[in-house]
Amino acid sequence: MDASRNTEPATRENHSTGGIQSLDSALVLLEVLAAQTGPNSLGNLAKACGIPTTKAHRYLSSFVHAGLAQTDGNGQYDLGKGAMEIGLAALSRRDVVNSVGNALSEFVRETGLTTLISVWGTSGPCVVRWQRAAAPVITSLGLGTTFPILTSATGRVFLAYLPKVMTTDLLKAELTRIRRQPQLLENAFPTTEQNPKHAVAKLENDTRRFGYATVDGRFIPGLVAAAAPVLDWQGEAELAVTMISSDPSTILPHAPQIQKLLEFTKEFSASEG
Amino acid sequence: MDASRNTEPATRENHSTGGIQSLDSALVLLEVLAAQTGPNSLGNLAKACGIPTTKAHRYLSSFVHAGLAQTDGNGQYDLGKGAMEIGLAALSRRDVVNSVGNALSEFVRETGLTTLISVWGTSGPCVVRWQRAAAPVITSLGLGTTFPILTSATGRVFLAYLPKVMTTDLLKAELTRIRRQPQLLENAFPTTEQNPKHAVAKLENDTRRFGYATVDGRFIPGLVAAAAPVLDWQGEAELAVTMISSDPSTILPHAPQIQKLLEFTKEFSASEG
DNA sequence: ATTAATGTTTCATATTATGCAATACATTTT
DNA sequence: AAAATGTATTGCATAATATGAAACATTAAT
Repeated sequence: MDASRNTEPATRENHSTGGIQSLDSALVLLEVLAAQTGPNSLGNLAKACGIPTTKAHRYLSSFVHAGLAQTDGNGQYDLGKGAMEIGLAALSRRDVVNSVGNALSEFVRETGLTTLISVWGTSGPCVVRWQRAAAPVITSLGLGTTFPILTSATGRVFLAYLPKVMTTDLLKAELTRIRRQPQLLENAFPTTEQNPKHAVAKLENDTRRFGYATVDGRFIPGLVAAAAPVLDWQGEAELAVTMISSDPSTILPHAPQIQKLLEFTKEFSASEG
Repeated sequence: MDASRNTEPATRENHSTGGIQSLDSALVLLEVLAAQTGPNSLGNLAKACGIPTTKAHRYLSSFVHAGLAQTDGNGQYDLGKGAMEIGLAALSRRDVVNSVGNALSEFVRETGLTTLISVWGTSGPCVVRWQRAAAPVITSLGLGTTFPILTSATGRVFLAYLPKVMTTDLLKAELTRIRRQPQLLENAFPTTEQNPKHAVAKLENDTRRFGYATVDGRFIPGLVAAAAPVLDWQGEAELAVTMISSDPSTILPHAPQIQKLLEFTKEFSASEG
């Protein structure tokens, strides 16, 4: 074969990666095809890759056969339906809610605790996925439930890991609502602050410092919860993972469940807290 | 080489298409990779294609090199960023998605509701475009999010306007998942059906009869949605347009937003429902 | 009609994909 | 801790098959 024209360097490189040369070459064509703004002719595509038309033709035949490309029958090639499907599969797997959601059952099996995933909605944290454990604690919690921002572990996570602008309105509303019950602001790291604003600030700091938030049985008597954020690359909370239990010992700082929760959320985070 | 085991028939077929055998083989692997629900091991992928692991490994190396696949370094392979880009490229060639997408901002301005466009992917409805309104309801809903088929308005549209074969698998999976919460099957046109299968059938009928699907805030507090299909000439859903709101009154049958939604989707449909 | 231009197929050649076997690596079991 | 198991990865000889040039087919233009 005459490799003098263009395949020489590519061949070298690819060989070092342990891949397959013809496949590498074909994938370049696929990329070129994707880079096009619309259907294009065989010749143009071949030229764009620097490969002979005969080669391009055979590659395209295979792509068409696999549904990745399609031809209108008159020598105009374009991406096919299969390309879209593969792309959609890739898209949906990059989605954090889905990835975390898929891993959720495994996590619940490990910890033995009912766990839920929330994202930030207009009226606070909104449950989008949840998975009950073998021994469920509560039943009246469904998809779409919204939590308070100050008195739920989930809410506190968003409070600490979301830009202020997104939370201030709700925060204000909630502060007036619980003015009479300042003890609700306490958590596993109790505060003696009397000034609500300071207490909230301390709450946020604690959450960020430890990387998670908790509530003991004061909000919902007999129920405890711990929540940690999954962060995007900006360090903002994309979602919160919350474990619920009736056993206060499961949310103590060195409880194995807490460790698991932190490992779990870190695994899906794009950045460190 | 020993081609006696499995490549024989494939070889014949491919040869007749004028393609390239190794490429055909590799593309099967790519499809298998896309069909997975998440990252998977080399061995499993190879088994699923019926090719030796050594072959799969070299193919995957090339895919990784091209960015179509990625590995976490410990033998877990998954689709990569490049796959997403190719998919988005394929998507942008589809006229409907583009036309609807371009008209989206105008629509959002008129209705005042956050709106998104989804198409049917292998793992359910997949968000491909979206436009938030002045007061967004949910923030961490991004490109690539997939919706459940029974408990989301978007999913219900595809359920009603897509051939059964495309939805049965996912439907079955989801039915078992929500068996314990039959009330999730209700919608704006409440059902008294106890048998899940009948309830689903009624759901489909209602959707087709009214031309759109909803989820109200009864069991998903704080979040309502309405979705309508854009149909191709066969009457199948090419995509779904979904409005999201926190105000239940916006998805009532004669709410102006619903009317606008139906007009909007009809405008881009090739056929009547 | 004749020509030009492009896509498709044929064919001999040797490049390069292949399967086997050996190796490296991690994880689990004793 | 050490062995054992289950992985992924890499060398290597062999021949299967990808390859480019050229012939052929098919359309578009003159």
